[in-house]
Order: sequence, then C-alpha cells, then structure tokens
Amino acid sequence: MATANIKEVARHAGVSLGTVSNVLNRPDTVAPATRQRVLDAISTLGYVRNDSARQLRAGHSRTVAIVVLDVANPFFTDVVRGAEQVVEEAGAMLVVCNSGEDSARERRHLELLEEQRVRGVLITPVGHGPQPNLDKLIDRGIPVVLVDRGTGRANRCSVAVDDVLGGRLAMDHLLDQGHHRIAYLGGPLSIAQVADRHAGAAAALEERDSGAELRVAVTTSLTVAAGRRAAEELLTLPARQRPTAVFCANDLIALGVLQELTARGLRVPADVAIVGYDDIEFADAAAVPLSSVRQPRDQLGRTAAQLLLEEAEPGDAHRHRHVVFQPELVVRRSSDHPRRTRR
Amino acid sequence: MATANIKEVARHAGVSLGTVSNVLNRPDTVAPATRQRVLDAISTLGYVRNDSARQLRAGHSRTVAIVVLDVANPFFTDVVRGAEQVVEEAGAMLVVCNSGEDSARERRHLELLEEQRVRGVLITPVGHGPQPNLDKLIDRGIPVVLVDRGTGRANRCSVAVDDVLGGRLAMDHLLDQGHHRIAYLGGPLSIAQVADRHAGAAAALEERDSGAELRVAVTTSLTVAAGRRAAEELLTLPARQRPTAVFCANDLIALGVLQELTARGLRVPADVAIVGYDDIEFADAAAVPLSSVRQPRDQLGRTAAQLLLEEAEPGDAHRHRHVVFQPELVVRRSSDHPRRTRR
DNA sequence: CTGGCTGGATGAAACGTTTTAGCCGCTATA
DNA sequence: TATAGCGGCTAAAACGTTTCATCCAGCCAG
Repeated sequence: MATANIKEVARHAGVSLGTVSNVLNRPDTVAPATRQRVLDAISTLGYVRNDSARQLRAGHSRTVAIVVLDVANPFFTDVVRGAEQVVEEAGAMLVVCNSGEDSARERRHLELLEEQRVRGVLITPVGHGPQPNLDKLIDRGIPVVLVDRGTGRANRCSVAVDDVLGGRLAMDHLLDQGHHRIAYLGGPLSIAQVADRHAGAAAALEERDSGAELRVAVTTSLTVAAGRRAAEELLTLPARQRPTAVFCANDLIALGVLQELTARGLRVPADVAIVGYDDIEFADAAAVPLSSVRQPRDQLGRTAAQLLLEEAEPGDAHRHRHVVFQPELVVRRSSDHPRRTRR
Repeated sequence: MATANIKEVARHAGVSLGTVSNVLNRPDTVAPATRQRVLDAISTLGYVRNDSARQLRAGHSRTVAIVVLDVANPFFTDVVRGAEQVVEEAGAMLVVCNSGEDSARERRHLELLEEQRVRGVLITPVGHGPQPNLDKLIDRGIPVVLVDRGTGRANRCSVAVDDVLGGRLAMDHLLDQGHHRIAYLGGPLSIAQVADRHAGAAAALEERDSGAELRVAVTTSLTVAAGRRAAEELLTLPARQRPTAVFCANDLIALGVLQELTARGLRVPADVAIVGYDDIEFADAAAVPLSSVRQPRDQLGRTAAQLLLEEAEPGDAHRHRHVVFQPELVVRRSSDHPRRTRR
C-alpha cells in the first residue's frame, strides 16, 4: 500500500539515496555492479517514482495541456492526436481539457493548469476578445500557443489554417467547372471561419471577372438540418435562376443540401454541384461522395506542440511565430461534372 | 517570473506561514482582519498555489484519468464528457489519455499515471485478456473502473451496456413490424460487441418462435464501405429470398446499407427496413433517418466516475460494483413501416 | 614520496506545501 | 483564585525528489 520511496531502495541496495537518484537519472555515472544492485532493489520493492516530488524539485511539470472548445468535435480530436504524437515523442504527457465553449470552465482549467505548473498550454480560447487569463499565464513564463484563433498576437505563437484561401480554392474549382450561378451557404457570419471562407470565395470570383454571380444564403447554424432548410429555399427559385453549384461553409450543411436535393429529385452533381468544407469522415462516405476543403488538422496539432516545446526549451531564445497552413481541395463526385460554358 | 510562494505571502502579510495555509484551506479558522491581510498579500503578489508541493504532502493528486481506445471515437468522447462532469463537480480534474488501441502506449500511460499518483483510473483496456498493469495499479491502492469491458472482475468496479439486450430490442422491433426474413450485418465476430448484439437478436428470434429466419452476413469491418458491400451482396439474392429487414452491428454499416439500397432503387423502409446501433449523430441526419439502438454513453461516463470517486473516498469501505446499463431503441423512419403478416 | 586528478560514491540542502503540537492571552466556570 | 477551555496564531516536521559540494581511494606524473 504505502509505496516504497527512494530511501528504502537505497537502504535495500546498501547505497546512499543520491546514488539511487543517479541510477534513475544518469545511469552511466554509476558503476555497473552498483547500478545492478539498485535496479534489483527497485524491482523487488516495486518502486515507482513520485512525480510530485520530482516536479516540486524541478519547479515545473513534464505535462503539456491542450484546452479545446469541444472534445467531441472531430476537428479538435484530430488536432489532439497530432499534438499528442509530438508531445509523447518528447517524453512528456498531453492532458486534454475541455472548455465546452464556456469561458468560466476555461478559466477554471487555466487556473488548475497554472497550479500544476504545466510546461505549456495549447489552446483555442473561447471567444475572440482579449485574453487576460492567457496573458497572466504568459507573464508567469508558461508558454501558450493559440490554435486556430487570433493569429498575430505578439507575445505568443499561433497556428491556424487559411480559411480565406480555402474559400478561394472551392470557388476557383467551381468556376473552373464552368459554373455561373453559385451559392454560398453558411452562417452565422459572426463566426470568423464562416466569414473568411466567404471572403475567399468572393475574392476569387472578383479576380476571375467571369461574370459569374455568388448568392449568399446565411444559415442560423452549421448543421445538417440547416443545410436542408437552405436547400429547400434554393428550390423555391425558378430553375433558370437557381444556382448550379453551392459552396457550403462546412460539410454538415453540405450533407443536408445533398439530401434535400436528392430527395427532391435533383441530381448531384449533374443538376447541382456541391463543395463542402472540413472533409469530415462522412464526406467520403456520403451517398454522393462530397468534394470538400480539407484542413491539415493533425499537422495543426503537431506544429502547435512543436512550437510549444521549442518555447519551453530553456536556454534557447525563442521567437514567436505564427504558422498558417494551407487547406487543400479534395475533389470527389459531388462537384466533378464540368458544364458546357454557355455564353 | 519566479512565482511567489507561501512564505513570501506570509512575510508580506506579517503573519506566519501556517496562517496563510489556513486562509487557503480553512478560512473560517482565521480572524477576519488577518484573513483579509493575507488575501490582499496573495493578490498583490499574484500568488498561485503549487500543486506539486501540495500533492507531495497529501500523498496523492486530485486528478482522475480516463484512458480511452480512441479520442476521436464519438462513443468515447461522450463517455469522457459524462465523466468530466462528475469529476469536475467533485473539484477534481479529468485528464484524458489515448491508448489508440496500442497496448504499449496504454502501458506507458499507466506508468506515468502511477508516477503521478492519480486518484484513480477509468479505462477501456486494449484487448480482453488479463490485465497485469491494472492489477498492479490496484495493488498500489489506485482505484480502477473498467468502462465497457470485462464486467465481473472481483477487484474492481465496472460499467457496461448490455449489448445482448440491444440486439434483442432491435430484433423484437423488427419482428413486431411483421418481418420474416431478417439479416444481421456486422463483423468481425471476434469483437465482443458484434457477437453480443447478434446473440441478443438470435435469442429474441428463438423466443418468439415466429418462424422468421435470421441470416447473418459477416463483414470485415464496421465501416460505411463494408455496409455498402454487404448490401450489394444481399441484392444478389432473388427478391423472394431477400431479407425485408436488416439489423446492423453499428450505424456506419447501416448508413452504407441505406446508401447502396437507395442507389439501387430500393426504398427504405418500404422495401427493406434498417435498424442500426449506436445512434450516432448522423443517424438522425441521414437521408432516411435511421432507427438505432442508443447506448447511454454519457451516463456510462458519469457512473464510472461516480464509482471511482466513491472508491477513492478514504474511510468508506467500498464494495466493488458492476453496473450494466440498458440500451434503448430509437425508432425512426428507416424501420417504421409495418408489414402485412403473410401466412 | 608528493600532489593532482579521476571515477564513484555520499550527505545535506532545497523545493513549497500541509499538518500537528503547542503557545498565548482571554473568558467562563467551579 | 485556580483551572479549564477556546480562539487565534506560530514553529517545526514531514512529504520524496534532485542536485551540489564533498569525500575517498586509487592511480599516474613528476
């Protein structure tokens, strides 16, 4: 029950306490025979290091935390997996905290993490405002890396994906396929991602000067149901005004659109092409496999973790960096149907 | 940078170190005036408790760990959310570890958690064999609760969902709807859940003595693609032998079946009824909303956490319990179509 | 033979808490 | 008046590491 400590191991092996510690931390500095005696003692006593004591001495822990908005969101789970990989390779441990978009919980987590003297924190903060809690952490010397939020702060690193570019990629693709009437579906626009993706699409359209038009339909949420409703609404338009392609702010909306259109007898992509965003697992598994803009999610996590570990490295003078990843368009059947360009 | 400690706070407030500790831990035992002085000192110095020291003294931490097979699996994310809620209410912290079905990583995690003297571990172990690592933890006095695995061990609590009952529910429902030719799709059978759900379905069929028949089609995995292939195969049967209902070992398979059948011009549920398992988020959002057997996932997590905390409670003599939850059938359109009973 | 060096071990300090025993001055009780 | 009790506080020990200054024996160079 009462776990053996280093002192008992020392007594058992007939050496001093410091020697045991050396076996544990710098095995090459102790003579082979002694080392073996100590190792034997450790295994017969079932000794397990006490991390609290170790941390207390060291002044900081060997764990890194990641605070996400929602553990159940596939975006974050992939980011977590990426970060995990890097952190574990470095011999540290990643703990996952869930703020659930609740800033009180976020604050509580950060307080606890601070008490634990974690090595650093990867976080997608709730909201977009200033972050006094994070500044406090940074003041204390705990590195913070922002994930997919607020690029550009001077006192911390960040990683993000270029959503404007994502919108651009989708739009360029649809224009390449010869579409002239295109709709952007997504909302609310207060979500930065939704707005950025639209901005990218609009910019691409502008630049091409193709005479194509982009109609925006703002949805109230980013769900399958919202997609269905939006599609329903599109269907009220006379066929000649109806978009021949829709670009959706995320895949859930896109799937909703796909379902509704199919149910109403329209063919995808022949009658209407669809491009989604996120490339969730189901995109490929949809009735008509969905074209989608893919974000390098695990790489986001990996890079964030790397930046953090680099900053946490002692001596090294660290310069904050802001890494922006480029999304990638995955073309599948839902948009793979060139139109004869009229006009 | 160098964070203030309790001693500095004491000096700053002109009291002894012990008094500061009392303010922190038993505020009512210290006179209001003194207390205020201490609190002021704490806030002006920006003092933050050092959890390592606290833990070292206490002999154990205030964190609970959950080790899951896959952080990205919706089943586990829901379990995590449930556990999180309970653990946080108890003022502790939940750390999520991901074994990724890799027993080496699982072992590594358990070692680290042991070093950290965590309060307890919720775990779905990799594989079904004996668990020496877990036994070691338990020997050390660290409570372990099994989640969805290996019910019935004597030295630990467990929570699980009755998969046999789940199979039974699905089957009873389909029989109630008047189906006579029914297929069970899922695999590999080496997965306990797949086997149990089938066992339940078979038992239900047996008991009803309805003359209905259950055809089993074993798939190689539990994916949408596997579902599609399985459906394709069913379609090779002459119509008179073709099942009028399929019960799938999970929703992914069910969605694949739904897609393939629809693509081949069969109507769901009119021609073929479908029941899935897990009630994933997409079940409701499918082209034809999918009937499915729902597991109380967050409750699984909540209960597991409760059992753990109860066991970790000191004085209290704890008796290990094995809680089995009952799944629930959610009927949606995919199976909502009674048949005229022939014969 | 001496002095310096080296590999290998030791002892003690330090990390920051919590807790326990005890002290002090005061009041209520016998 | 002595005593017990109590509220409020202090001093010191203890938790288990890591690290650092020492120490010792043996060895080599001079």
